[in-house]
Amino acid sequence: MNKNLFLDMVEKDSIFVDRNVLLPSYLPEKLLFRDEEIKQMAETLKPLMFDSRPSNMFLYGKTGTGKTSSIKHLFKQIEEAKKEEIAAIYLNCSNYNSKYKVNCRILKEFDSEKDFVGFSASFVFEKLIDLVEKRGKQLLVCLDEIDKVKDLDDLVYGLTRANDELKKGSITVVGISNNAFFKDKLDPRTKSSLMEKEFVFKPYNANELKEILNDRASNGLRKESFSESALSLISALSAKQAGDARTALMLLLKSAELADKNGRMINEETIMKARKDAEKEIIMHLISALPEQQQLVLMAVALLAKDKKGVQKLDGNKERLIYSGEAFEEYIRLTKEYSAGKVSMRWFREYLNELELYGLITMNGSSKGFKGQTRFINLGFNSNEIIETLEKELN
DNA sequence: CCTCCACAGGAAGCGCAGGAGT
DNA sequence: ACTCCTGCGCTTCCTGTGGAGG
Repeated sequence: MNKNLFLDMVEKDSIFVDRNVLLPSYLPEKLLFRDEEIKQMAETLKPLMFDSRPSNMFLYGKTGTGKTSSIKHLFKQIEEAKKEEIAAIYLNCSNYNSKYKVNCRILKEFDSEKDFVGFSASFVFEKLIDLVEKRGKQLLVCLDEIDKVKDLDDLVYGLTRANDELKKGSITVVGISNNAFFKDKLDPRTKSSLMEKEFVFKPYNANELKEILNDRASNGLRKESFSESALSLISALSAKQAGDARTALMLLLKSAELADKNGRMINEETIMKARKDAEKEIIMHLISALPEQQQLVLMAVALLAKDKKGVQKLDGNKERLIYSGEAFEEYIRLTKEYSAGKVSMRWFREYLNELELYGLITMNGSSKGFKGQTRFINLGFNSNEIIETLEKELN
């Protein structure tokens, strides 16, 4: 008879004490290095405690800088402090990406019996206003990844204007985004009402990352399974990338999983291996989600980066820099090879910007030794991995 | 100094799809 | 069923920029 694999897994002593603690989504009791932000946000939301409407807030910062955790932390405290009069709703807009969906979701919070999806948009909105007023609630809505909402101007306008009509209760919006460009596309009125108070979350430095990792590792792993130097390495690697706590934690988790399978300790070898695995996974995820045209653009950059076709700088420095015009030519060549459609140079540049946003490439303004204004492109990851993945995707 | 190059990125507009209104 | 409207993906056109070269 086969032995039960799951029982085997449980019985085998593991280096994990509580794996959940290591997940980026885990909300620790105490959030490190965000005291100041949380304090200021609490100050902004203070009017809620006195039944009046606080300013709308907007949180901006790169991924893994603690925006979501901070707001969840605050929401938890708000609910503990005054549950009856305040309704604090957190929702991620990648799941609720339109005014209608957001309104329905909020409404469900009030009337969980019914699902209002299917009713007309105006009905849903009026019902929502009605319920807020009838129950005299101070409604606090957090829209995470707010840039995903298609008709954001309408949504924010509706929610903020509702306050003028409400005789009792109020609606306050907290927006979160990691997209620096998204602000520019908003209607000026939306912008001013959404960003009454703005908070910028800075990346963590290596020391802060290390303490965060230490905090989680102490609670989630056996003491003897990790060393201080291992945590230092992980935080240093992550700080060099972006100061992103999410990837740092993912790296720790992956290293721990590897250590759990093979050795017993997290050491440099497991970390480097985990990093490579993680990188591969990220690349695969990012790339397969890309539309074909963007894949071709990325492929062009990757091929140039691999081939030493890159520009040789005048000072003899053999850096494999790629300039955008060159990348465009390569892209055009690829569209023929794969007999795919092609886009204009203008749109090609727009694609490059998006790829940079995803972290797949980085771009620097032109430097000395090259004429005119162009941008030099670098791949964010190993070119071979990218090409390998893309070749599969493009067929 | 002016001009040109090789771009960056804004503005306008176009065709299309899909939803709302009638 | 039909118009109307609107957002989206994209093209075309345009202005701005900074070093290279005359």
